[in-house]
Amino acid sequence: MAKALREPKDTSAQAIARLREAGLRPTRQRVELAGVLFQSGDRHVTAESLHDEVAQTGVKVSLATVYNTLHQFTEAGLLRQVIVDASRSYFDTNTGDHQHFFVEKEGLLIDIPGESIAVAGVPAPPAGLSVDRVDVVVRVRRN
Amino acid sequence: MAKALREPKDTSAQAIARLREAGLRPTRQRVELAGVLFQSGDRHVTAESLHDEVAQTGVKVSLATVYNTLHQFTEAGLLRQVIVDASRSYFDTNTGDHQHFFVEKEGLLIDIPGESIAVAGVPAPPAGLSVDRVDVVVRVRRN
DNA sequence: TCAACGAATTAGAACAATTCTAAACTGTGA
DNA sequence: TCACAGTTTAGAATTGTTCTAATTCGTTGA
Repeated sequence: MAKALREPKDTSAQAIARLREAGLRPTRQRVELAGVLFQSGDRHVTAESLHDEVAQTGVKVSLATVYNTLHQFTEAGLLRQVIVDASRSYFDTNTGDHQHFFVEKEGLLIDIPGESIAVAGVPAPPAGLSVDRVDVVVRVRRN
Repeated sequence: MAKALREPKDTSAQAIARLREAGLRPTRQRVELAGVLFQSGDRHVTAESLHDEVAQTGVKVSLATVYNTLHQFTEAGLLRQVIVDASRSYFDTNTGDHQHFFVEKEGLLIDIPGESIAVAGVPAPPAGLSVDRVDVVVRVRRN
């Protein structure tokens, strides 16, 4: 029961711990962004959407800082960048092995667990190249 | 033997036929772009790269027209847009079933034949959504 | 507790890719 | 050949993102 009702302080403490582990100084802005990003389950955000969301909590964080932070979190392995749209970048709090459905019209990403999906028959890359990772995007639309 | 040496006029004629079939008026610019795009085998271009390439043949086509044309060709099914990079769009003259290697550092795309690769275990999309297509990007890097 | 210093944040400018606008031009059918 | 809808174009505008230089903040050592 106690576990279900987390106090804000709890969330901050978790965020701070997470940042410290990642070697990032826990500034007010980073703690706030980490709180928003990681307190609920897996999330997909864009710089803009995260900026708006944080703004609504009353905390003031500049867009430049949102961009900086998203990149730092990504480098630190806390986020993963997802490329599905030519016009904007998405960031995913789920850094594990998984893929995505993408509803283009709505800019909506939905996770596909890594266990359920498999890519077979990827040829060896041309000489001198080695595989970094395999991304699958299942493009879907509303019917 | 005759087949190996195509005259420019031949290329144009092919391009014009292709445009007519697609329901596009064969203007000087479209014929030129179609010529560059379709006379050699499968190609991957960006708006910028195609614009540069055409410029070097001496024909003057504005960048706006290159963008317009790439989109029209895509709508007409002559090209396919490939989304692999957050900062620019690629267009592929191979519209058949296939996937890609992508060398991020160099912006280089390499086709993977559709027959060789298979994606298994894609779950049914959430209610109300249907699958449009499945894109696989094998991100590789120079070792 | 505080000073000091390097790290982080910020507003706004700058940038790159792409799209828009409205004016000039060009295929095409009659 | 004419007329008109469709096309092209230069340049402005837009959008997402990155950069810059000045300010502010977090941490460490005294």
